[in-house]
Amino acid sequence: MPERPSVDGLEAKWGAAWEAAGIYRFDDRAAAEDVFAIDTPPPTVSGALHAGHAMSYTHTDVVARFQRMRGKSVLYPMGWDDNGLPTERRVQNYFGVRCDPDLPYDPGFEPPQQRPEELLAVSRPNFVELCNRLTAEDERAFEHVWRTLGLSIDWSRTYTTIGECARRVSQRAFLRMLARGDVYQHDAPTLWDVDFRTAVSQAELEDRERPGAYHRIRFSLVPEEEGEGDGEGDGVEIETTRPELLPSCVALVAHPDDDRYRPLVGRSARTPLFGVRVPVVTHALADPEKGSGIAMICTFGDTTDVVWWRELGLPTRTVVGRDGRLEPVAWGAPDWESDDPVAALSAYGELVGRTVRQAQVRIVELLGAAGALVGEPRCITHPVKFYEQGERPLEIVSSRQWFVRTLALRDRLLARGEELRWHPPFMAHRYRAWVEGLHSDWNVSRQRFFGVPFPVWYEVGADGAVRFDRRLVPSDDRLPVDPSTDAPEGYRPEQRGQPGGFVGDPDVMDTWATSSLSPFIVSGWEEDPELFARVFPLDLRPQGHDIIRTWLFSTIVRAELESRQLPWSDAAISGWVLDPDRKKMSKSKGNVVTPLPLLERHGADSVRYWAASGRLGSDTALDEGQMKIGRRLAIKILNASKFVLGRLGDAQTGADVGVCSVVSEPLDRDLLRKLGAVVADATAALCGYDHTRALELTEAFFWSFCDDYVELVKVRSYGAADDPAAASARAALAVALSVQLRLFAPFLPYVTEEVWSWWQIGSVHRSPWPEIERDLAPAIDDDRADGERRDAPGAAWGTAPVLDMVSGVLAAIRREKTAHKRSMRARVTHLTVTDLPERLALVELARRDVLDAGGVDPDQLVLVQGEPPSVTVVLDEHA
RNA sequence: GGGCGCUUAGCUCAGUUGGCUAGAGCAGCUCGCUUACAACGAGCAGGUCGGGGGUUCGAGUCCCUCAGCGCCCA
Repeated sequence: MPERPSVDGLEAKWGAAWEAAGIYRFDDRAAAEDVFAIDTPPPTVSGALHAGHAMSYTHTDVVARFQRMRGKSVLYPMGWDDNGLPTERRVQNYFGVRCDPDLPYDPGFEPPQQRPEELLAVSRPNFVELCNRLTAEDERAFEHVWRTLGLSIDWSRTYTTIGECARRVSQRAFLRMLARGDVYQHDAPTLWDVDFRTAVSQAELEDRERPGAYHRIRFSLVPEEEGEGDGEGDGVEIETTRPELLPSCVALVAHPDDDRYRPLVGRSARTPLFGVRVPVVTHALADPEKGSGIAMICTFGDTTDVVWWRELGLPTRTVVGRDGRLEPVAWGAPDWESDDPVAALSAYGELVGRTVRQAQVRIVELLGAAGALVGEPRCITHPVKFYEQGERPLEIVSSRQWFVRTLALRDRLLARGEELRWHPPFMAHRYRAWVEGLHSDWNVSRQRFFGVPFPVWYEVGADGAVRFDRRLVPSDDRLPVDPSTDAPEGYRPEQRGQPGGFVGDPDVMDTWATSSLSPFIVSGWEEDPELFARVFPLDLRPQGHDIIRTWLFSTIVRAELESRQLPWSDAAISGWVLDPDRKKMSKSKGNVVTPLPLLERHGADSVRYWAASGRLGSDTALDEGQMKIGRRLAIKILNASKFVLGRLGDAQTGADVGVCSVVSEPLDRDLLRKLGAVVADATAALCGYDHTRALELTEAFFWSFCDDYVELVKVRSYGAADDPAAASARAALAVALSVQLRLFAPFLPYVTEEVWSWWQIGSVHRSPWPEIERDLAPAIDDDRADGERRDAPGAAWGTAPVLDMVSGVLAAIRREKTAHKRSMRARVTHLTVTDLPERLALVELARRDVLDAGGVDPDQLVLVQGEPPSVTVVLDEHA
């Protein structure tokens, strides 16, 4: 025990010791009922850790430590999410390279020392190598933060979402889905990010308010019979926010009940500039209140266009390319018939090659010049769909994509949501609303490079055309495969792209298609059946509420498809960490706080103390003041422990101190009874994922333990070894310390381990969680308890009549000393307690402690029956 | 537009199924070096529980309504 204990340096000391002793290792031989398995969120390593991660991972760690102390074998692995677009972007920026999948692999490639002006094109394997190189560095930095924070992770079970195991599991699960028909390939309109040039799924969308303008455009009407006058003013006006899509217009649509346009239904209108004849049709989704009440349907301006296109069987006229620019169009050719192909070509020539934004500006000028623009554009603000990581509005393009059948699962997914235990419960609404609002199957194809490839090849016909209906898939034992470099069974590599040969599917999976399998990855699915049987389904999924619709949802989908059960029983949903001014942290605001400086400034236990003050589901402001309080608590634990242990002889140190059974004094027995209630309540709180309450209960008890109980028994505890009253105090102190250290251990792993090491064998984090029956009842109820029972009547767990009464008297004495600006050491010459007889009896039971702690002169405590209750304190003359 | 959450002391938050005079910590103020701890301790002060209405013997708690903040979905 150090002379002057300190909380500094404990992280390095105990971090190394824990690793060496392997105390957080998962015991994979434990029986299923003894396993507690956590589906830890894999952080995106190409992003930065921020204080919010520190908070939510601490919440999980508290659960892990609690369950471990309760005797569970805890599976608490870490995963790194390196798969996907964020890593590609970081590699692009960091090395100044971009991926060109058509280039051959260069085995000797090294990225330029200096970031080049223009991004250097590299092959896909080279690009993937750089991704792996950078993520490996990032992962080391992340691990350092987690270790410093004291997360009790079994680092031997770390996985990455692009690692071999994750690729194998992802591909195997995909092939299972394919075999069952849970996944299908479809050439369909798809939301498309023009910068990343990839499809995105519904879950990755977000609406952003953007300025726009309604442009009123006049269409002429095609005469009902040839030769009939094409009179001036015989037209129809539509309003659109996307006039640049006019060349892709395929119809005009009005609501079937809208009398204004009923006469036009069935007739044709002609697009200005392009002279394309389009039918006037009706559909219930046309909103009579919006614009002029009649809209143009394009290929495709928004998701409503897609619905109209599908339900009304309209043709497609694609103008926007995958780069977000207008593509060349063969005016006059089939599907592009025009009443005036020359004019159409001329007008379109002004637009082709331009981005949609540029094209919009130009077409508005052209429409104006042609007299087809009615009035001035009317500015509005409206929600526009973006990829959540994207910068330009999404376009809709048709392309070949893999879809997982989720819509058909809706009812089963809703039932699983009801079955899952949510913490806090109201988070279930988020999930339900999302599932109920699903309107498309899950698109899992991404036209990217650093991801898990689809394990599929296609036959190439004798004519050289790819036969997408003739799929080739690998056998399970070949997984993982990369169809861009590996050849399918029965083919030679040279046959790639040749007539009669094969081609690989060029796409990779959505990152959620892999991370949704995390419960399968960590549990040895199809690879270690014994482990899987013990671990799956897991116990806990901790995560943020922002990814309920992505990670949580997709994981439930996969588990439903693979196992027809929930992947875990409980979900703990953490809130945001806000900056000190209660603003959401974001890179753009520049108010992101990273954990490492906090850990260095305040220490891990202090940061964890703050983190534990945040409840599940509620947003918590970053509060360094709270960390200072945590630090003070940790120091107090050191000092109080030093005092207690200083009172104990060698005989009372050691692992068996918890069953000490000489607690005979009523005051001491009261303390343990009160502590018993704390043990019961804190345990219940932790079982219910209310870590904040558990910590508050423990902390409140601890401070009153220090301020009142320790002060009351201090003098008595110095008594001789053969004084039963002294022995009782020392035993109670020892028991109370042992129990409190263990109650604090999940929250403050470092300081509790430090103190534990002063007097106990082994790690506090492997010691049993406190229980009344084992830790406290023997000290109070054991038959060997010395002498007759002098407890107050009705003493029971949670009650402490003597302690409470005497603490009140002590407070009165202190109040008097403070009021007279006297030191706490000032002597009391007369102390009179007036109260009911039964309460005076409580004081009598601890008379000696009151005199000692209050500094009352010998025999100067007078107990007087009467009302109202009062305490009269007379201090000695000023010294 | 629909939904969810929040609103209690200057600040951050507790407040279980309605039940004694609404609590804690921090900050503030006034004191005290006391042999575990001055990186400490003692004490004091501070709130018409967002507004309004209702149910009830009794409402911070239940119901209705309004307002503000935040988030999710459309």
